[in-house]
Amino acid sequence: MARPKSEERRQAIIDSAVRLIARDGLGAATAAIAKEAGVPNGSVFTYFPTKVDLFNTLYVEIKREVVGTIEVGLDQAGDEREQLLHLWSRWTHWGAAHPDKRRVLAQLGVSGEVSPAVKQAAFADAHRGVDLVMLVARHGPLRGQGMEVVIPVVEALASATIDLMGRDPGKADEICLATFELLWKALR
Amino acid sequence: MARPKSEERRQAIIDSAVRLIARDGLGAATAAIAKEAGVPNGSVFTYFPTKVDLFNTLYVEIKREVVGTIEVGLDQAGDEREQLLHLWSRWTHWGAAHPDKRRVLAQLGVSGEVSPAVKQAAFADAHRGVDLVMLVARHGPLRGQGMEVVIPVVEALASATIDLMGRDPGKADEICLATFELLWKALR
Amino acid sequence: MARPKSEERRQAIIDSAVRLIARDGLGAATAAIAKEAGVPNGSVFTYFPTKVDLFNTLYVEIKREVVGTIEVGLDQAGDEREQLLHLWSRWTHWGAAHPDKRRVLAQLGVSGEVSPAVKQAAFADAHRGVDLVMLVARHGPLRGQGMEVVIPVVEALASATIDLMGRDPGKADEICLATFELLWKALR
Amino acid sequence: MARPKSEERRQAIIDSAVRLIARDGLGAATAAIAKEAGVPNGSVFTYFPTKVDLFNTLYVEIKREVVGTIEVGLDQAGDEREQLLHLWSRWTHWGAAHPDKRRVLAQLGVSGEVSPAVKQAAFADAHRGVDLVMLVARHGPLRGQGMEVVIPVVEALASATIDLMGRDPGKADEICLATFELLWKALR
DNA sequence: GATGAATGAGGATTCATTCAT
DNA sequence: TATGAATGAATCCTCATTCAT
Repeated sequence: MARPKSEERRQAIIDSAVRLIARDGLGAATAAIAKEAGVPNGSVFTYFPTKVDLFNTLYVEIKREVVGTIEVGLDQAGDEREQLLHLWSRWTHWGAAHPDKRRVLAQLGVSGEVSPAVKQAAFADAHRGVDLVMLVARHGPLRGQGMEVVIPVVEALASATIDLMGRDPGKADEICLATFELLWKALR
Repeated sequence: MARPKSEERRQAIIDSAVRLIARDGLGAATAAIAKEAGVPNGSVFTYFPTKVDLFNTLYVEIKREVVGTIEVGLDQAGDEREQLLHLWSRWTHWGAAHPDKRRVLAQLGVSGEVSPAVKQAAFADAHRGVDLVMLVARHGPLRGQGMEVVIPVVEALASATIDLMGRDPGKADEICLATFELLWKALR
Repeated sequence: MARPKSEERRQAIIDSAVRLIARDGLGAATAAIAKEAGVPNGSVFTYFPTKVDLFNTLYVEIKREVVGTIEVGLDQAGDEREQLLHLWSRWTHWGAAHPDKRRVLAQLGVSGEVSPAVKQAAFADAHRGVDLVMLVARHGPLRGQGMEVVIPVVEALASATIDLMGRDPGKADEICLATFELLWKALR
Repeated sequence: MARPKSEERRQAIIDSAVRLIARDGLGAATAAIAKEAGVPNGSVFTYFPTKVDLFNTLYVEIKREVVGTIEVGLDQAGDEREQLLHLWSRWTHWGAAHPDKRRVLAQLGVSGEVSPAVKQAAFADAHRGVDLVMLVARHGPLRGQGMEVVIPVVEALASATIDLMGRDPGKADEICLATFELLWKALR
């Protein structure tokens, strides 16, 4: 292979896209993304055939990052409650710490530009977290529902929590704990 | 001051906007909206100075509709639990019955095009529902939090619930009841 | 109707397109066409939804012009031979006098961008000329063939003749007459 | 001077170009041509310095093929009439059998991308056919005209004939013979 | 007010050609 | 020579908004 595609460039484009989409929405111009990334506008399309492909990639990569973050240390976390708290805390704090990525995920989530298949796939990696949640919920109001019902509910709660934490950073921890309590009661 | 603006036309534009934005996102062209509404493209701007103004109006009107729907019959509903169930049921069923409006609200919610003031105002009308929720939550995990914390949490749950109901209409009632149970446990 | 579309503008665009396409081929940029026509680039698309629509219009309008030119005075032209000579002379001299339009027609003819339906329609107007040619050819080598065979043959000859006349304008009349003789012998 | 250019690759590029240009016009992308040929996109430019060079080569090679085809067996074909029929038949049947190459030739012919010198050169090889045609035409309507007049007329007829044969393959032979008769009468 | 053409700055994407490997 | 990524100008078309009628 002649010049291999540069992982660095690819990442620069992704990072730039996150920043600009967070700021300007999905209408952010590919040329602007390229410029911010320090690459010529044409290069966006050597790494992503289409703007929509870029969107899909963004979705996958950010989701993967969330999932990775959540699962770190999950199994050393004690009993169910401890584990769920661990998950919740890491999840919401990650979100509060990465508002751009959060915004991008939110935009992509409602946009209809991310294919269902891709959304599905993003789940697949999250076994550990999903299993834990399903376990906690096994006797609660959602007992008998599959993960395709339980998970979106938890995600919605996490999203709302992250927004609230971002809106008032001074209360971030308090809100994280309060909503955890709520989650715990809700699921069981 | 020849003809006064026609309320009918205004509504036609709003309805058309809801349909097209649900389908194409906020990028839906004003000219397309006009066409679908059966009015000349210029007319959009005699009713809404700006596309963003149209967005804001959409947000307000749809929110108002939700609030109105929820509150109908709310006070004949018995005790707290009955009342909350009433609210929840009307809310989620409204959503499931109006997927376009739901989608539009979702898009507008994440878009940053709707001014915070407008979002705020939409709340103002919802006294009865808000009060009820705050009452239910007064001893629960969210005790001590203001409505600017509690309400978004409940809204997130409602959104997720509506999506789930839409995704599997055969289970709509079941999901509505299950999530109500969850909500009840969560708040108290 | 508010401002009606301006026939003048439309024609300016068409004229400009003829000039630029003759010079640069079908790849001539719509923006360049607009500029040369003295209209803003967007206006090209208020008159022609698509570049291909512009192409089709060009084809039709130029063909119509040829047909119109040919038929003027055709019926005062004496016997069959005189009439055919009249047709031939007007046709080829028109072509020699309008090299741009000729070139455009040639480009469009081979391009595949002009829909067969449009090509067909262009024929429909040419009754008188077509009838004459078919009459002349009724006993010759092409007897028994329909006009969809005879006409293309005559057109090809006309095209070649026009090119030759353009290539050596001093001999234009001589070539016109010589190829007429050829045509006459060929058809009968 | 490591590897010599591969004749095979060169030919693959040419073949691919013929196919794609026939389908997409001269705008066919060099990268697409390369892909279809199974060579890396850069290779197109090691074999043809420029897209225009590729065009010129295409023109020459296809013309050469036509000429070669026509002349095979030409001198064992009997008298003038027999020889002309031989030429005509081989020519038109070749065209009908190679529609892609025909289309490419047509596109290149009107495009202005093939230099006159190259077009001229393509003639040079065709002595035998040219001589025959000039001989047949020596007493006819085109007597006194040079080959730069006579040949384009005959080519135009051939082109039209080939198109007609392609349009209705069932009548191909009939049309070939009818137009031959026409040609014979036309030239003499 | 009503109508719909006018405007021109973008926008996503393509492409011939170059050049690092 | 072979490879395929890099480049950035150019392309067709869209669109919010304005404004002549």
